[in-house]
Amino acid sequence: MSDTNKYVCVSEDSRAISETLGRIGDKWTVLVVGALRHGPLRYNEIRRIVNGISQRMLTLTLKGLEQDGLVTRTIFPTVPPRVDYELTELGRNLIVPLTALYEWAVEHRSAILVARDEFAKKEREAALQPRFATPK
Amino acid sequence: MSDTNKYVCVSEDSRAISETLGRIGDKWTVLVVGALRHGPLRYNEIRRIVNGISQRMLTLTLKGLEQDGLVTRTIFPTVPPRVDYELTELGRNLIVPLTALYEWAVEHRSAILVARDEFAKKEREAALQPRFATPK
DNA sequence: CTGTATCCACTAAGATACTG
DNA sequence: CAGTATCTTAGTGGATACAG
Repeated sequence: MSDTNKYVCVSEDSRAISETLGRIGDKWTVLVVGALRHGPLRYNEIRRIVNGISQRMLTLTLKGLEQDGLVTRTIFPTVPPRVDYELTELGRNLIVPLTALYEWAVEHRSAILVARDEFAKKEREAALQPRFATPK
Repeated sequence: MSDTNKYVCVSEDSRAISETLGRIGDKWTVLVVGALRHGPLRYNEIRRIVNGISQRMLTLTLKGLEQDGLVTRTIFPTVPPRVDYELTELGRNLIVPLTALYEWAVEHRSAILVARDEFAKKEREAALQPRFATPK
């Protein structure tokens, strides 16, 4: 509403952020949106692309995305039934920041793995240098 | 490593993405990183900024971030003790895509809320147009 | 083919109390 | 101040079976 606080306070906007991230932050949503970035797909096509997703999670994820206006759901009354999912304008828009995150992930993954390794090493060393005794 | 598949397949990279998003995708991590973006903070300072986080979650989140090399933890052996948390190069780097997401969230929040509203409305209508009967 | 419904294991997360 | 430990509860997510 008021534009007086743009970079002021985290807690102010944290509700907005939490809310949005709660939706798009989980891995399935991101992966499904990623799968749809090139065009509409059918239910089982998404399922094949997003490896490891269960029917339940796919259905829930898609429903959530539809609810939030990120994808459209088109039913073709044929037999067997066919349902297409496609990103809306809003959904396509989301791909931009998501791609940024995606690229960050790919680019820095090795750095993270290295950091984890070193952290584990340090922890082990710390465990070997107790001040006096570290009973149980 | 091989560059033959860049935009080919989601399932290929989905492990990398899931892994990374699993770390940075949850709301607390995002909010904590956001809190630290302007400089180092102490434990309880973060706690105040990130409204509603429990001690447990803050500790876990910080430990995770430290583990992955996104923040540093500096202990000042004073009394009372003082511990500063600060973003590393990697962590500061993460702010870029995170800010993009942040801005997307702020910018499109209202659109999402509208979409949710309309979706709910449609559902209600659909419930009023049963084919024959919708017992129970 | 495109879902829904149910059950169940697992985990995440908050509240609370205590420690260095 | 900066955590740790423990308990309990709510939600997540997978497997399976079934329905339109």
